Amino acid sequence: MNEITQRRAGRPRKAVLDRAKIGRAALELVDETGDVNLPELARRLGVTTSSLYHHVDGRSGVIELLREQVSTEMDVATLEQHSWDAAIPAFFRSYRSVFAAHPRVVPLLTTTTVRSPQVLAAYDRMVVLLEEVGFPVDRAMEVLTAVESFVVGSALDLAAPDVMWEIPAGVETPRLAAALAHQRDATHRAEAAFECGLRMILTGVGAELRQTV
Amino acid sequence: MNEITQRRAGRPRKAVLDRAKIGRAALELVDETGDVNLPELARRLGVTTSSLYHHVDGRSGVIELLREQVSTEMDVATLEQHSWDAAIPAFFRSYRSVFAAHPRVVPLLTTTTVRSPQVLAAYDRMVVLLEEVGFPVDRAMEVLTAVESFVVGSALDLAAPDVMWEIPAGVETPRLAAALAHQRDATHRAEAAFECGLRMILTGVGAELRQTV
DNA sequence: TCCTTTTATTGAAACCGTTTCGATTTTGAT
DNA sequence: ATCAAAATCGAAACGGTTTCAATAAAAGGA
Repeated sequence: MNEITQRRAGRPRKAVLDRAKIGRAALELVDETGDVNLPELARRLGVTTSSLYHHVDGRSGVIELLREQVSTEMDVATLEQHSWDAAIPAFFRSYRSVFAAHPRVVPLLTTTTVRSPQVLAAYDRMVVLLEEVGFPVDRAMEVLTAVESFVVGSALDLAAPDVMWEIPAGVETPRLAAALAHQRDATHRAEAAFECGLRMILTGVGAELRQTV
Repeated sequence: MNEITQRRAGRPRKAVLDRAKIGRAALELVDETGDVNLPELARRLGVTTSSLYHHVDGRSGVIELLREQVSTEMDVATLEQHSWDAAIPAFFRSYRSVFAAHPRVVPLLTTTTVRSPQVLAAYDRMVVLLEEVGFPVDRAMEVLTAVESFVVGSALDLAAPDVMWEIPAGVETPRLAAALAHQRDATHRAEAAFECGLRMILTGVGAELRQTV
């Protein structure tokens, strides 16, 4: 499948790389190994490390590509609905499910700034929804940030190792141990907690709303 | 203040390093630079890089030390209170305020497992509180994980750059832009969103409880 | 006291990932 | 035909991580 051809120096007749190819390969690499490593990424693409620099700005550029890559997988159409209490949870479920499909990219994206037009448009739409329903601008942003924090935290929970809490020998935490034992597999556990939290927060948003108006 | 003395090879008359000193210096370093870098950490401690390996297991060991360091700053006494709806928010406020004091360590801790006996004991206590008030074991864990996700997300929000969302030229997001403009400084913004979210989640926990019992 | 083992440090070197840069080859425009 | 731009390779510099031998002092027994 892979060409055995050692490419010689110089421009090839047909371009080997483009940002889309690099993005796809990078996502695969992170899904498999949990990290982005330029030599390995280059190897998989059949090029040398330095070739990547012609298309992306080094390692951090690849991470930006990853964000673009996963952003496009989010279903922003969910926000077309007119009732906030259907639209907002629907969008965040989609948001989270994208990260559930690629849990290991989450830690790589937590520190960089959101620039994706798609995602920004989604947040703009949510501000509109919250304002329509009665929140003043600043309160809308508060609510939105709070929900976002929860969703980001839940996404990280997906990336965490199977045992997020590991009880070392000699430490007595009987009830926590019992609760942990009651859990099903990691995927179910994370999903159940997410649904539970989303439900609770939406209840809370409703309550805030009643006190605001 | 710093000795100019180049120490020669061999055991010094009095030990120069111990885990506590390394931990303090590491926390300072991360607070200032946002990263842990063994050569720089060693320089600040007046030793060579390789000396650190006698006390901690390399870079990842230093990160574990950081977790211990911040864990001890949390006020677990808050959980002594008997009503869950006072104890739990009090503990998580303390949890978050520790990270507010050291926002740049947050991204370093998001992927590693919790082993601190102190923190584990705190979670154990919270499971007890939730069970006492009527949640079955598995539901208690769900609720706890949901709240934790929110708090972790909020902590990350503290570490995020001032502009978590950056609107590039040519992207039309009028309401989001207006909402962002309404915000005060980053610290206040993050804090207000945290308090709002905590309030909403607690309202939600109450509602869950009524439906569970 | 003397000897041995353990402890805490230095110094050197290997390894690996990131990044830059010059050389090379092809394309496309004038 | 010529020349600038584009896309690749290859080499090398740089910096952080980790290991390991060498060294010096401490600790503990005989």
